[in-house]
Amino acid sequence: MSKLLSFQERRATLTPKSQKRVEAVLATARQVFAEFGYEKSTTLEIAQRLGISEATVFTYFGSKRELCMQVISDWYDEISGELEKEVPLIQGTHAKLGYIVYKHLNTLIRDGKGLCALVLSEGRSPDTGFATLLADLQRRYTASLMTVLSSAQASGEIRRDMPLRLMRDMVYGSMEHILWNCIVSGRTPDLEATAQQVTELLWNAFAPPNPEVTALRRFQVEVADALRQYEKTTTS
Amino acid sequence: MSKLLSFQERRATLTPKSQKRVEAVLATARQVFAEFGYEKSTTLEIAQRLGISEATVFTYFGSKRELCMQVISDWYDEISGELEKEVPLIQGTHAKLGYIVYKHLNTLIRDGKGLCALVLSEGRSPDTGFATLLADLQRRYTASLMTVLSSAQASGEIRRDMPLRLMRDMVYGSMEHILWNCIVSGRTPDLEATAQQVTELLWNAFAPPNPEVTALRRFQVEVADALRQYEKTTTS
Amino acid sequence: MSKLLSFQERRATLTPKSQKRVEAVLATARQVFAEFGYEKSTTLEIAQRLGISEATVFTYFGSKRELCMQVISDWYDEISGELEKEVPLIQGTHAKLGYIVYKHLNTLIRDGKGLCALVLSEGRSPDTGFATLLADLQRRYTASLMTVLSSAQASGEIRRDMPLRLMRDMVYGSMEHILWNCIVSGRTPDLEATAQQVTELLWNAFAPPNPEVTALRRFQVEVADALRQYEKTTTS
Amino acid sequence: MSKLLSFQERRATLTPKSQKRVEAVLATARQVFAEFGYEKSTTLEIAQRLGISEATVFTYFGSKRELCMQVISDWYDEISGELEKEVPLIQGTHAKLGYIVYKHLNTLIRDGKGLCALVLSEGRSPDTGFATLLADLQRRYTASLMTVLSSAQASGEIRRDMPLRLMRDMVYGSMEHILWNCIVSGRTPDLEATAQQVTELLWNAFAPPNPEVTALRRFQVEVADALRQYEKTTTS
DNA sequence: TATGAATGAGGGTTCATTCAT
DNA sequence: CATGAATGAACCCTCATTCAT
Repeated sequence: MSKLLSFQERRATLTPKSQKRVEAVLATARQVFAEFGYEKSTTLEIAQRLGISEATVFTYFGSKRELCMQVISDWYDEISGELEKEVPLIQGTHAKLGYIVYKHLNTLIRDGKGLCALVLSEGRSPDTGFATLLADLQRRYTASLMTVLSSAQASGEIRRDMPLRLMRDMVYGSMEHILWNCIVSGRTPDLEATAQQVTELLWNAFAPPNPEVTALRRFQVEVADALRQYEKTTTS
Repeated sequence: MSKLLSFQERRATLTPKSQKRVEAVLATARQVFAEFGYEKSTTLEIAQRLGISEATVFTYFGSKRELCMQVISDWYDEISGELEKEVPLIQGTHAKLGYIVYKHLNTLIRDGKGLCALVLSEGRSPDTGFATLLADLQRRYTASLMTVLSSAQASGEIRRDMPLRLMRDMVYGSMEHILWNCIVSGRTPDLEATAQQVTELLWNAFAPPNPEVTALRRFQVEVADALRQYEKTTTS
Repeated sequence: MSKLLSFQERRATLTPKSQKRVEAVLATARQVFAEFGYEKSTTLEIAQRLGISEATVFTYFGSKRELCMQVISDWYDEISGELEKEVPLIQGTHAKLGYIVYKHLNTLIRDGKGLCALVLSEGRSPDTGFATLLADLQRRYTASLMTVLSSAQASGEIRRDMPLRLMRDMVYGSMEHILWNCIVSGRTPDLEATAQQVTELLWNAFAPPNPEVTALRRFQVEVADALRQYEKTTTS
Repeated sequence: MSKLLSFQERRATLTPKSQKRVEAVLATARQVFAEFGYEKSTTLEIAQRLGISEATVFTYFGSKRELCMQVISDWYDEISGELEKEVPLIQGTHAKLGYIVYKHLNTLIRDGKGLCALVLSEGRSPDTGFATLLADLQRRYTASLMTVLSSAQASGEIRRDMPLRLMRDMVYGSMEHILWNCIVSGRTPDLEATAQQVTELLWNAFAPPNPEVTALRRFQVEVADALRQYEKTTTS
């Protein structure tokens, strides 16, 4: 759970009118931060999109930084909460993995590279406790996947000779790059198909290694090489 | 090839004294941008580290943005060039993949999350043609890997039922996340070991699926048969 | 009498409930102003200390400035009133002077440099009639001393060759500086001892000059000088 | 000597054009701070009076606070320097005291209550090292008087039964209040006459108390006796 | 060429004050 | 009467950029 007040906690503390404002500001701030990144976003822009004055923003959030942290914190709470609720309902490791992949890809597309870049670029603020907070949020979010992988390792469904950490990075890293390419190229991919393919690749990666296949591949390559070598000799 | 002048092209255009300046500025700017990111870097900081005046920086680079683009462009030229030169010298798909992984991880560690975050956060400037340039640079850099994967697909070493693009994203994405975790946690990993593990996981992910394995088996059997046949003929 | 409504006058005008409020606000405002000075004090701070809203403060006081003036005005009323009541009860010029000195020093310490600095810094507002008001308050407050000194002059107890005004400034100025030094150095002096010493010095200053003593001092200095001169001659 | 660079040190460090600017800014800032006090002064006002942009002010002084400290520091350096140079040239304790009084009064009138109030109101900034700096400056400034009083105590010209500190406060406090009254009343006094009167009062205040007067009398008698003895000898 | 000097254009933040409820 | 809510108006400060020398 994040140290900052969550959606629900704030909701309990404030008057109804304030709640509306706070949530409106958060929603708009999320958009703006996602669109421009932290530095290029201005409190003026946020205020103007809401049709309110800058001062009003500062009535509810002590500083731009605090607002941004709240935005990120809320976002993580949202997606972490969904995952924690839904993943346990799914049967089978493969299916769970597939769901997490799909969900994550979907989230990335929906909220844009924006929030991710925001998180990435703001994650390195040595002075503020931001980095720590972020690490916590991230840990909670990835916990769902970690649980799945951990159980699968225990049951022997996936290989035990690799650190969980590495496998997790492979999952999220792959998807991040996929999204990044979508953004750069401007194309929106077939979400479901892509998710299935990624899941397939990952599943293979995590599968206990098959010595026979490895040997076969090596054999095939060597024969092919030899053949090529021979042909080169004869044709020259 | 990038649209901006490369190292070599600039070198040809300018007087020797100017070259020195330009390169010195670029080197320092790279440090500063990597350390602080684009927004928090200042031309003053760059100038001061060089012991020159801010105005001099602007004598050689029209704007902060242009300077930053050149820095990124040069960086890509460097790492792309190295890869293009070295990868072809390595024998075997698995080894090539391993080398690319190791090299990339190494580069990331060396140049810090800094330049990556820079690229990430500056990649989304709607007005400038930066995004396009970046896509080009990225394409060139990843071309080495693409070539390797493509050949391997052709030879049947790796699966043919997945888009190359996806596999590429898996390679680079995994590594990016690994680095990101190193940064956040503050731990520097054993580079070689990690590279090997990642390569292993990827190699498994890319392994041909069952139908192809069946084909491989048949191939192996046929070759073995042929060989036996041949030996029988000669020994008899 | 000050132009602003005094404690008593306000009390007569308002409902009992309002009185409470007004006085509570004034009391808190006095604390805050004394602690931070005018500019650094905020209406929010005052309201929060009272547990009421800023707007309520403005219900009773038209502006921050007005509130501040009332605070100062009340403060003067208090200390002036006390003085006017108590000084006449004391017998003897020396004792009266001593009491005024002690009382003033005590007041300064108690209410902190705060209110004094407030008065000082706010006394120069060219636009408002604040300066005039302040002069009136000050005049009333110092009237007690002036009366004492005036009578003493009439009776020949203190010298007649100096303007009363000057002597008054000497009294209050000395004390102010003493306090200022206490604050800067952070040390709290022995109030009674200091008051006695100051009174002694002042009493001497105000005493009719003794021609004999003056002449004696001059004589002593001249002889000493001559001696020194002689010694210098002989030793060289 | 103050910790901040003094006039002269800055002059040595900068180019001639910068010197002019720095001094111009300091001069104008002194006026503005003296006129409005710290809080009500704005960097914009200072810049506008100089016909330059606000940014230029910040080119030479890192912050408003730093500028203000420099202003105060320079002011003290000026008046302290003058005093240190001139006081030793004057003969006689009474004359020295008179000069210091006159000079101080003159300074206060010239530079206005402004800078004094500035010093007073800014002297209580707990966080910055301002209070410390100020104490140093003040100590240096009052050192001239302290030396005079100390010597006079040693020679028996002024009373030994009072702390120097108290006498010093009496001197400066009296003058401060005199000025304060001039300002409030709007009248400019006859400087020389006032200075003489104040000096006279102080001189009286500092006069040795009775026991010491008795000693003086005895001394005078003995000297007189000695002289008479001597004359008798020579004339006989 | 190199730079000292200057600045325009904001940006975040504060706070006394207003007003409808 | 009390206040929650909103804001206009400043203010301090930053920095990329220009230009005369």
